Amino acid sequence: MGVDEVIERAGVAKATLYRHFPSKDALTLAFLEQREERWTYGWVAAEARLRGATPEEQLLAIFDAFDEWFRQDGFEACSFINVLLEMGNGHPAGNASVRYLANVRAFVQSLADEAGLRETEAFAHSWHILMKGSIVAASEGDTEAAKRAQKMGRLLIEQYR
Amino acid sequence: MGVDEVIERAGVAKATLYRHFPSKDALTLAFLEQREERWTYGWVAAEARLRGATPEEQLLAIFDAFDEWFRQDGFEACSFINVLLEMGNGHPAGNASVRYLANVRAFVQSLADEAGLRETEAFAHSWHILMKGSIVAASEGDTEAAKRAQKMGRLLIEQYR
DNA sequence: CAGGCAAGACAGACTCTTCTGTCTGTTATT
DNA sequence: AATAACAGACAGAAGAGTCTGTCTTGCCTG
Repeated sequence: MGVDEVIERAGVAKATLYRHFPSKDALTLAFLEQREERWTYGWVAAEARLRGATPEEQLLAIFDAFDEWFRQDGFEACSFINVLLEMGNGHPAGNASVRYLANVRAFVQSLADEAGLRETEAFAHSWHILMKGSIVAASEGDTEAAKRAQKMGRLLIEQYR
Repeated sequence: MGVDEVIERAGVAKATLYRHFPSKDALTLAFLEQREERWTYGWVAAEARLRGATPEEQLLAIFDAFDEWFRQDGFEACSFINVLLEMGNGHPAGNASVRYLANVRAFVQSLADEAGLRETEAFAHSWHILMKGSIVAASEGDTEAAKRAQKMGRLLIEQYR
């Protein structure tokens, strides 16, 4: 996705883009920031809270939302993971991705806290592994990935109760 | 990693590289093939069989090997996942990565078969989610990722016994 | 064993494309 | 009248792939 493709899809002149963003890297950073707003908070967190009555159910509901996501035909994996693996942990955008992923995990931990689980930080790390693993599996074409992760999630909750 | 960097690190002339590989894409494919030989079979499978006495222990030993891997300072994530997420599922190299990942899963399933577990295909898909999730977590810098995945692995084995 | 020849490796210049970022000159809006 | 948008040309860098001309290596034959 080059700058030319960006401006064409945005229906905007090149100079206009560069008036608003000093460089392509800055645009990438801004994209990731918006992604956190829309994906992490506007979608994952919102869907979880909407679909589950209790904190535990809300945790499990993350994978109900993922299940619908994975079955969309234009499915594209998580931008944070993509950017992290492509740019690496040293690049500014890679670092930003790590921070945004940490915020996803923080949301998981807050649900775990509300659920009264033990060692919620370790729990959230493990839960996040299920989320990231299922996203990669979905990228491979495994449409059942969310259901598998949800099952493991149930086992994990039992363990930390 | 451009072609110029490749030939410089290989200590080889550009024409020599292009004598052996018709294009950079072909080189990528050959790299992935070698990676399967060295990583999947020469390392993961070999370490698992070496470190565990029973098939179940061998499954769990995958994460002991991962643990050492994640703690290496020059740690680089799984090439198959990287290429899959970077190139996408449509690109030839992306497709190849999906096949190589399927072979990793096939190895897991063969251990599950030997262990006498139920529904070994579903088990292997779930186990593979743990592997991939822990690799992404390690890319973020979570050095405990392998241990977390191993714990979940134990729960999963109980469930499929 | 020795001389020569073919195959392939070498460095690096070159072309062509693509990409980022800048600049120009015009048009619309407020 | 000023601000910002527009289309698009342009510069400079980087990347893939080709080509030239030299040098090494190993093998075959006399």
